[in-house]
Amino acid sequence: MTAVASPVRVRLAPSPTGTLHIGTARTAVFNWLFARHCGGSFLLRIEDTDRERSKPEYTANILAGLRWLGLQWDGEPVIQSQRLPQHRAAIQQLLDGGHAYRCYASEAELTAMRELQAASKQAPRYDNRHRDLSDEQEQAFIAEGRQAVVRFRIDDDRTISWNDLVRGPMRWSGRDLGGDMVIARRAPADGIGDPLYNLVVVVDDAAMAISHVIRGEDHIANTAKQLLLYEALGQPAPLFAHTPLILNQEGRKLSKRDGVTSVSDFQAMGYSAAALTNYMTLLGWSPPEGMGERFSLQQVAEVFGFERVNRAGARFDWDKLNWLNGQVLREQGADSLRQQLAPLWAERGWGLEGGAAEPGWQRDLAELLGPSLTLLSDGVEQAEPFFTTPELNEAAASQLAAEGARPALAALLQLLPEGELSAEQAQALLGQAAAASGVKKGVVMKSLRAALLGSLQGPDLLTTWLLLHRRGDDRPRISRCL
RNA sequence: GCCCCCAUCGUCUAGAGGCCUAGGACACCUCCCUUUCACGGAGGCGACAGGGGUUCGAAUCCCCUUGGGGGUACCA
Repeated sequence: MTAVASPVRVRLAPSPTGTLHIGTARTAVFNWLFARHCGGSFLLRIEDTDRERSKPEYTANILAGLRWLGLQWDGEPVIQSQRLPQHRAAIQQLLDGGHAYRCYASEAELTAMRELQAASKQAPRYDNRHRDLSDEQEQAFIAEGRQAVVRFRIDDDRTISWNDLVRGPMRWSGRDLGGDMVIARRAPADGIGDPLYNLVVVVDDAAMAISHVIRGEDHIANTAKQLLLYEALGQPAPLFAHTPLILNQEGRKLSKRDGVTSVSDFQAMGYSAAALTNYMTLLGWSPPEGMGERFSLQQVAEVFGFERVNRAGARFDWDKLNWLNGQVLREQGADSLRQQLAPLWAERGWGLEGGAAEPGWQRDLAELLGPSLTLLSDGVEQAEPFFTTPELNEAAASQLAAEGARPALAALLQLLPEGELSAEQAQALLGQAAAASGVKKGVVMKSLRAALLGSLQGPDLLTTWLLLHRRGDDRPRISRCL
């Protein structure tokens, strides 16, 4: 064996029968990381051969999702349905070479066959009944008007083996592959029907000169079938890496029915691409010692390899994703946060005029809110009482009803200057108001918080007050409570 | 049913025979910071599925059991 230094070319091959699923996205992440690590190419192929279920809007969703995640692909996406002639030619080649044949078995016959197998506790499989039809038999079927699928021969005594980049040596017996496999759908006996998945994948991966196929472990059995196809087609096979699956809370393969599983859903919920890709990477891959768990895709690309890809499936955990998202939000700084939040605020009609429209004021609000955010959308919810005067909640109302609370606020109002207010002044005012009304400073603070935000909980009081004061909105909020 | 894969704290994981009285992260609990909440800081709780081997020595290697997952289409 001569080692040929072939370029690394990997691909993501989503089928546009749904939105970009988190599992597909994670596969994309691994492919992207490996390509970047090796200085290779990351290609995209849209597998739209299932004409019934494929929809252009799904293709658009998938492309948009990948871009949003920062997983830019190289070149133009290959559209599988446009390669029909090549797929047909490959099938013809297999037919001509005796690797494939036409099977005339009807749906009803096959169903009967499987029921029989099930009844005797046999593994369901095609029994290769039409593998060696004589010309006469075949003519008879055609004369009957039967249609035929094309099947690829899979000999029972074949052993297929490969060295999986994640799992190590893999071995599969031909007899466990379910009999001769259909590679083209039913069609009139003289034609070739729509080519099927395993065939088109092999033809296209070969045509695209894919060097490494990186995909979920749910494809392991397909790999055995595809390896046989490479051989019959006379094409060199790529290397394979089967990654563990993302599991739901119950430990099953994550599916659409598990609620939020589309990248576009996460995006809509306010998760950042940085947090999502970080989390997906952590699900099944572990960083080398000392790297920490918060990193960018670029950083991972430096060190990525299959040695650190895990073999067991990983359960999806919202807590960790949330934590990561909070980290991302916090690291970016107040200016950047304000830029992201401002449009969301504007959607609600907030911050469009007056003091609240000042970028500086908004920046300081973003800075104040930053530490308490998990999702970007929290920055909308928590900003609301700053833009609009909130109702008092129960706790706030009872605080204001407490002994000395209103007199303290009245005293504070008396002392409140019209113009600028510094942190030191504000602090001093709190003390003076307390002294003037004969209550503890804590009472003034709690009451002020209640009046200002309508709640006893919230961000730093002094900063909150100063922010509202700059817009002249502290006085009215206090007054309304007296 | 059959085939394949997997198995360390609740979750994600480190660990490639002695460095392990098993390390980290999230979650949870306590304390500190803060006259609130959050952030941040310091601690704490918490796991090698079970049984046999191999070895001076096993979380690490082998076998069995158990458990879990994936696949088994004229979907991809």
